[in-house]
Amino acid sequence: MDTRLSAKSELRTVAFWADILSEEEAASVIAGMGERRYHAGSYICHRGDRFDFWTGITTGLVKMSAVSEAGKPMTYAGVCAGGWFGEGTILKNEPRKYDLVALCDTHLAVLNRPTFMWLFENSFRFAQFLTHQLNERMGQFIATIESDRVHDPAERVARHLVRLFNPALYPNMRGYIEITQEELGHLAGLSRQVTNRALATLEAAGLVKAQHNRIAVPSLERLAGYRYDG
DNA sequence: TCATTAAATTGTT
DNA sequence: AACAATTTAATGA
Repeated sequence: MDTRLSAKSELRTVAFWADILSEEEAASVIAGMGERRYHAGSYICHRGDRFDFWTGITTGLVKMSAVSEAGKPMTYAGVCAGGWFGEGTILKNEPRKYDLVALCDTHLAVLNRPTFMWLFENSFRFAQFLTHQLNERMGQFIATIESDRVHDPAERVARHLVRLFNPALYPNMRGYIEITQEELGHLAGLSRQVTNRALATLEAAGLVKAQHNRIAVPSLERLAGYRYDG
């Protein structure tokens, strides 16, 4: 069998963007890629560390967080299985500005910076893809600012869950996400108790199903459309 | 494989 | 913040 033909299909299992590459490019990516495993709750890197990889989540869930001056942890974003992140840091060649923590047992695919930069500079389609990815993320952050001005807790939780499920950035998602209500509360900037009640509200509306350490979302569209009426 | 125990998570006040 | 109830994970027979 021609090994060049297998490069793309091998890469496709961990990188949904494999199709935009040529066989030669896919082979280079595989050569520059590694795998890392983390247990639930362990740090992938701390703020200020160098972590010079573009990173894809094969399985698991990763949160971006920092510690406030008051010593309270604040979670800013979550990335689900299938998502790729860190391109901003890699492009700027900077240390990480946030802690990265694995929320559940997590497998990462990591692409080293030289290979990433080579792709960026030599593959038009990859640069095109990155632009799209950055544009999507920009839209997400603006939506986050908008969400944080919404005061109804159920609507906030709904919006943050939709953010975690966003199909454009995280296409390999199944119909549920493994996250505790406490962590979801961190994401939404709510207490665990309020998050618990918000989930009950959403569940009563048939939009989510709260299970142990897991939240199922049968219809992302309907959840995205949830609005507080009062 | 099953029962017991510990730990984590959730529901409620 | 505290407490009880529930679920999962770990242990060992």
